[in-house]
Amino acid sequence: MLKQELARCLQQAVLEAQQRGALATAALPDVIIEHPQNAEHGDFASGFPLKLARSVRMSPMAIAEKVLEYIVPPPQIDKLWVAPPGFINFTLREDWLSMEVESMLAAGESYGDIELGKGRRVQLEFVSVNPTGPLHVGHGRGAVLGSTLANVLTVSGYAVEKEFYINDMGNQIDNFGRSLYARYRQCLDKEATMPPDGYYGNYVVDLAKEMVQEHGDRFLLLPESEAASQLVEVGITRMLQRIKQDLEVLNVVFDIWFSERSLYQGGQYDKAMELLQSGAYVAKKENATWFASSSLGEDKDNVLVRSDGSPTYFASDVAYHYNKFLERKFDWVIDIWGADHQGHVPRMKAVLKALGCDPEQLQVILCQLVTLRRGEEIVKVSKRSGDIITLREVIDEVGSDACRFLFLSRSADSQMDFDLELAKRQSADNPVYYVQYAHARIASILRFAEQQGMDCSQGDVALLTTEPELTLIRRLILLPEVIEQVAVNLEPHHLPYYAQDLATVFHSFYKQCRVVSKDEALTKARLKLVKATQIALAKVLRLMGMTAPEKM
RNA sequence: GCCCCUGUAGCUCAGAGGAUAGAGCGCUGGCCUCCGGAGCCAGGUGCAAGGGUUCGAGUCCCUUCAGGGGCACCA
Repeated sequence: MLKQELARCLQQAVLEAQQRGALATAALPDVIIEHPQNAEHGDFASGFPLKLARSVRMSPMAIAEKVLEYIVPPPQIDKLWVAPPGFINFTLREDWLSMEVESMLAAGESYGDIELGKGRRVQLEFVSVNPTGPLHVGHGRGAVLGSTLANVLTVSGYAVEKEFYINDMGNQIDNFGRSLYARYRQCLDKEATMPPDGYYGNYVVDLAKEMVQEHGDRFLLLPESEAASQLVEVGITRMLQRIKQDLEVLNVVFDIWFSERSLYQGGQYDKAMELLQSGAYVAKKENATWFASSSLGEDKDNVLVRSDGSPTYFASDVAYHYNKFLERKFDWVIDIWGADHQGHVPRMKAVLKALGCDPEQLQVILCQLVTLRRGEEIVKVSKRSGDIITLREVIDEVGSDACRFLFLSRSADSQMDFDLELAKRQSADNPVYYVQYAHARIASILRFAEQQGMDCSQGDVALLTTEPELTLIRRLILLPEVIEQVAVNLEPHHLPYYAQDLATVFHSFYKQCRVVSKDEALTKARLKLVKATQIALAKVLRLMGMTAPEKM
C-alpha cells in the first residue's frame, strides 16, 4: 500500500541523511503516515521530524528540510513540502488518481482485497448461546459483529472458519429440560411445578404443546428425569433450528456447529485434563478439582470438576480451546463474548499458557451489552422471564439491513441502546438507506446510459480532472485502508462510517457533474468513475452483510 | 471493596499522540425544464471535572464524579 511505501521512503531518506552527516545519528521513531484532516495539507503527512527533534538536537523544521533533500518519492506523488511546525506533506498526482479508476474496474469485486493474512487459519467463534431459547437483540449484535469480521478477514487473506459453539449440556440444559417437562405435564392437565429458576417464556409452553401433539402422553410413563432428558433433546433440536433460521434472516451463516458434548464423547476433555495435570496445574480441594490459575498470575483458582463429579462450563471451555489450538491447530482464534463474560478472559488466557500455547493466539472481543427500548420504556430481553422480545421480532420490525447497519455503527466496547421506535422512525430517512440509495442511483444511471446506447469501455479516465471527480476518487482509494484497519484492529464499525462518507461524496459529485451528457468522451469517462463507485459501495455493503439494491 | 468498558453537539455516535474536533437525526433557510429530490447547498453549539507526561492530549497516566458490566462448585 502506498502509505507503507511512503513510510519506507521517509525512513530511507533519514538514513541517507544520517549517513551523509546531514543529521545526527539517533534511533528513528516509528514513521507514521496519516491523512491530514485539512485538504490543504495534502493527501498524506508525517510529523516524525517533531518526534526526532530532541534526539538529534535540531529544530523540527530544519530536520524536515534536511530530510526532504534525500527523499526519493514514489511515482504516485506529485508534490511534497515542509510545513510548520515540522510536518512533511505529500499530494498525489492527479493523473495517477484518475488512472486508479481503471485498476478498480479491472479488480471488480476483488477491489479492496488485501494480502494481510497470507492464508493463515483463523477461527471466529460467536453467538454460541445456550440452545434453551430464542435469540434476543444482544445476540444479534455479536452475530453481526462476528459475521462482518469474518467477511473482512476473508478478503484480507485469512482462511476463516465461523463457528457456533452449542452448549448442549450442563445446568442450563437440565433446567430447560425440567421446565419443558413441567410445561408438558401442565398441557396434559397434570400437576407440575416449574423450577424456581426455570424458563418461563411462552415459547416453552408452545414447545410443550408441540410435544403433546406429536407424542401424546407417552412421556408421562417415564420417570421424571428420563422424560426430561428425552424432551430436552427435542427441545434443543427445535431451538437450534430456530436459532439457525433467525440468524439466516440476519444473513449470518456458520461453517461449523460445534457441540459441547462432543468434547466428552470424543475424548478431547480427557486429553485436555491430562495435559493440565501433567503440567501440575490441577489441584484437589474440598472434594472438587481446581485449575491452579493463581500459579499463572491469576487472583484465584477456578473449579473444573465439582464435588459431585460434574464438569463446569469452564472445564468444557478448557477442552474446547484445547481442541481449537492443539487438535485443529488454528493459527489464530477470535472469540466474541458478551461483556458479562469479561471475567472469563484472563482465565482462558491462563489456560492457554497451561496448554503450552501463546495467549496472544486467542483474542477475545467483548461486546458490551445492548439495552432494548421502545422510546422511554426499557424492554426486557431475559430468556427466563416471560415477556421477551426476540431478535426475530426486532428484525421483522426494523429489517435485516437496517439492523446490521445499526449494530455495526457502534464500536463493540461501547454499550448500546437499541431504540425500536428510533430505528423504525428513521427507516425512511436513515444512513442505511442513504448508502443503499447511492448504489441504486448508480444502477439507475448505468441503466439510463445503456438505454442511450452508451458504451463506456473506450472511456478515457484521464478526462476526470475536476474537483468533484478527484474527491470521489480520493475516497474510493481509501477502501483497502479501511479494510486493513478493520482487519488489524478487529473494529468493523469503520465500515458503515466509510460507506456513508463515500455515499455523501458520490451524491455531491452527482449533483455537480452531469454523467450522461452530450459530451460523449466525458460521458464515457464519468461512466467509468460511476462504475468504480458502484464496485466500492457494493463491496462495503457486502462486507457488512447487507444488500446492494439496483432499485429501491 | 477489587476488576473491565463507557462519558465528545439537543439526541445517537465516529475520531492511527498531530495542523482549524466530525457525521447522522432534529431545527432554520435555499435548490429539480435535466441521468432517481430516499438527493444537494448553507446555518452552531461540544471533548464529565481536576492534575500530570509531551514540542503537541478528545486520544496516554493518576484522582474524582457519573452510567453499564463482572468478581459462583451459573453459563
